[in-house]
This record gives sequence, structure tokens and C-alpha cells, in this order.
Amino acid sequence: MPKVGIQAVRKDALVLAAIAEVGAVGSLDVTVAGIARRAGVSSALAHHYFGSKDDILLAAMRRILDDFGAQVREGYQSCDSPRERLHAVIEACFEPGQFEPAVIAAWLVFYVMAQRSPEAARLLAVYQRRLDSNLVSALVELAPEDDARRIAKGLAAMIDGFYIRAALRAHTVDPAQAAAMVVDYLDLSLACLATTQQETVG
Amino acid sequence: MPKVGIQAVRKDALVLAAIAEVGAVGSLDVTVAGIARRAGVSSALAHHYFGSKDDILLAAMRRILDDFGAQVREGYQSCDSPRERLHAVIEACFEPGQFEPAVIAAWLVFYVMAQRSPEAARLLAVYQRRLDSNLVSALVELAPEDDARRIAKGLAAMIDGFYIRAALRAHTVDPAQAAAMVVDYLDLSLACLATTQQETVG
DNA sequence: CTTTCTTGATTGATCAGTCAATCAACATCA
DNA sequence: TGATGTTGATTGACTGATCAATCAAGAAAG
Repeated sequence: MPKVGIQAVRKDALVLAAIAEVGAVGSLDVTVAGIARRAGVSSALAHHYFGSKDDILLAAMRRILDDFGAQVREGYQSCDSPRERLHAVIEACFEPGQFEPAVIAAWLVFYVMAQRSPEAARLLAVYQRRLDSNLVSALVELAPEDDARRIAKGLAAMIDGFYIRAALRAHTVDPAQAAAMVVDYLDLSLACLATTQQETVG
Repeated sequence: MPKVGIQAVRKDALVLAAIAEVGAVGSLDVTVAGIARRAGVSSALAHHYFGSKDDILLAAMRRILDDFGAQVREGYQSCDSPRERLHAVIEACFEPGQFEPAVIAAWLVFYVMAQRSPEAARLLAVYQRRLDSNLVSALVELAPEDDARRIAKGLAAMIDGFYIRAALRAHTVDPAQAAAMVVDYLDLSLACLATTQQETVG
């Protein structure tokens, strides 16, 4: 048998190369040859391991989504209160790693890919549901479920919004500042809710 | 001389066809032939009027940006108070026309194009500055300039965020609801500011 | 009859995917 | 130990298709 474990090594290299290439080219107009070159192998090998160009790109997308998921889970480690967990989720979204040009370009490109590929759309939907679920599960401990769901939608929208604005290299806000503003919005929403509830109760 | 005014007719038809084609294909992988066919002319004619494929796409982008600008200006007509103007801007962003599949796809695609084409990036930056400027100019009448700028950034981010979420056809929120949530955020921010200021002054 | 419009045909380039052939690691058996 | 077969790894060369851009020729309007 040939080298053991080389398959995982090659696939990994190709996936990383695909992300880098998408970031470098800045669009879906990446070539299998370009990805393969960056990974130091032939284009034929890329086809050998992944069936098609789309398969490579979908694998790259899964990788980015997984990395993000891991980042969130890592942030969860030392969180006890729901508020801490909310902050952890928000901060994970604005982690420096998420703002590397290649990663930003990849997200953008995957949004476009989702318009065409059902699998890409499914993957992005999974990410959105997960983010939403993370936010809601912490928020329900601080507010009635309806309000929790509403606030979660607003938070998620603001997160995605700041992110896409970063994608335009028009650095109107830096990630840390953006995270702080999302947290402000969270606190504001909860404070308002508390006031209203108090009035209603009292 | 040949037909008078035909140039404007053809260019217009090609620009509209380009938007429709981008919406139908869902990516930048549109062909000049496809756009021309949709406009009912030959691909050579498209090259005759616009120099290149990119010129056609940039013209399409300008068209969408202009339409949006006109929508905002229209909403401004009957606005006296700054709060009314803010609502008008926000509602213009969530106008049904902005949520036609072709328009959504076009925006997404133009974001990607901006990664590669300086002119596309410039056009998008103009749009963002205009939105920001509209928001700030109304907000400064309701809050100190620093706060106005900060709130404007949050509003703009949330607007873009809701928009991009709509782009995924995962209709978690409908446009009207999204607009309402942005307005809520606006009111919340201003209310909070008023309270804080009152406390500081008192 | 001039000027613009319009097109079919063509070109040159690019790219995804295929294929046959070689290569290297491992297993098996004597 | 060493010869030999097996199997996946790897590639260069190729193909078929697509597309942007060009061009020369013809149609139509003034």
C-alpha cells in the first residue's frame, strides 16, 4: 500500500489552499489548477481526492464553518451565566481570525455560492440556525421566549451586518468596536425589556 | 444618420438585462451572450455599446445604486422632523423593490465584484457613505455628534445584516418586520441616550 | 451616399474534467 | 531476507466546451 494517512494530509492541504486562493482571487473565479498549485500538487490530484471543483469549495466552506463552531465552543468553556455566554458568542463572531482577508472573501463567496448550490445554502443555513440557537438559548434565561427570539434576530443581523461591512475593506469600524456595539445593543434591549416588564408588573 | 436615440434604448435594455441575468444565474458567471440574448440583441452589439463585460456590469451596478438613491430621495419629500427622515431612510432600505430576487442577487454579486474591481468598490463605498450621511445628518439633530455617528454605524450595520440574511432565501424575517426592528433599535438608542444625558445633567 | 447600427463568424484563451501511465509504499510468501 | 505482486498516489497530456472580444460585411436611417 502507498503512504498511509497521506489522503488526509492532501485533502487538508487542498482545502486550505482553496480558502487561500478564494481569498487571493476574491471571487468564485478560482481554478482547480490554481488551488492545486497552491497546495503543491497537480490539478489531476485535486480531482482524484475531491470529485469536482464544487466539492473542493464545499469542503472549504465546511472547514470555515467548523472552525467558527470550534471558536464558539471554546469561548463557552468558562461561561456560567447566560450573559457571559452571550458575550462569548458575540466575541467569537468578531475574533481576529474571522477577519483575515481570505476568510472574509470566502464568506462572501460562499454567500454567492449559496444562490446556486443547494448544499452551500444548506451549510449557511446550518450556521445561521446555530448562531440563532446559541443566542436564543442564553437569552431565554433572561427574557420571555418571544422577546428572546426577537432580540436574537436583531443581534444576528447586526453581527452579519458589521461583518459584511468589514468585507468592503472600508474599515469604518474595527472588529473590537463592532463587538462592543453589538453588546451595547444587547444590554440596551434587555434593559428596555426589564423596564417595560417592571412597569407592566407594577 | 441612423435611428436617433437608439443608443440610449439599447444601453438601457442591456443594463436591465444584465441585472435580470445576474439575478437568474445568481453569480458573476453571467455571459455577455446571455445578457445580449435577454436584451434581444447580439453579443457583438453589447460590446459595441459598452467596451467590455465589466463595463456592462458596472453600469448595472450604477443603475441599482441610482434607483436606491431615488427611492430614498422620494421618501424624503414629505419629511419635516429628523425622526421622520430617519424612518424614511430605513423604510427605503426595506422597500419591496429592494427585495426582488434579481436585485438581491445583484447586490451580493456586486459585493464580490468590489473585491476585484476598484470601480465597483468605489461605487459601493459611495452608497455606504450616502446611507451613513443620511442617517447622521438626521441624528445630529437628536443627539451629540459622537453619539449620532455611533448610532448611525449600528443602524447601517443592522440594515445591511437584515438585507444579507434576506439574500439567503431563509426568510427568518420579512422586510417589514426587519424595518420595524431597526426602528426599534433607533428608538432604543435615542431613549437610552436621553436617560443618560438627563442623569448627567441632573 | 454617409454614418451609425447590427450581426454571424471567428479567434484566442481558459478551464474542468479525463485518462493512461508511472511511481512508491506496503504486504505476502518463499 | 529478499523477490514479487497489489494498490493507492501522482502526474502530464489531452479534450471538449465555453466565453470575451474582434472584425468585416451588410442593413437601415437620414
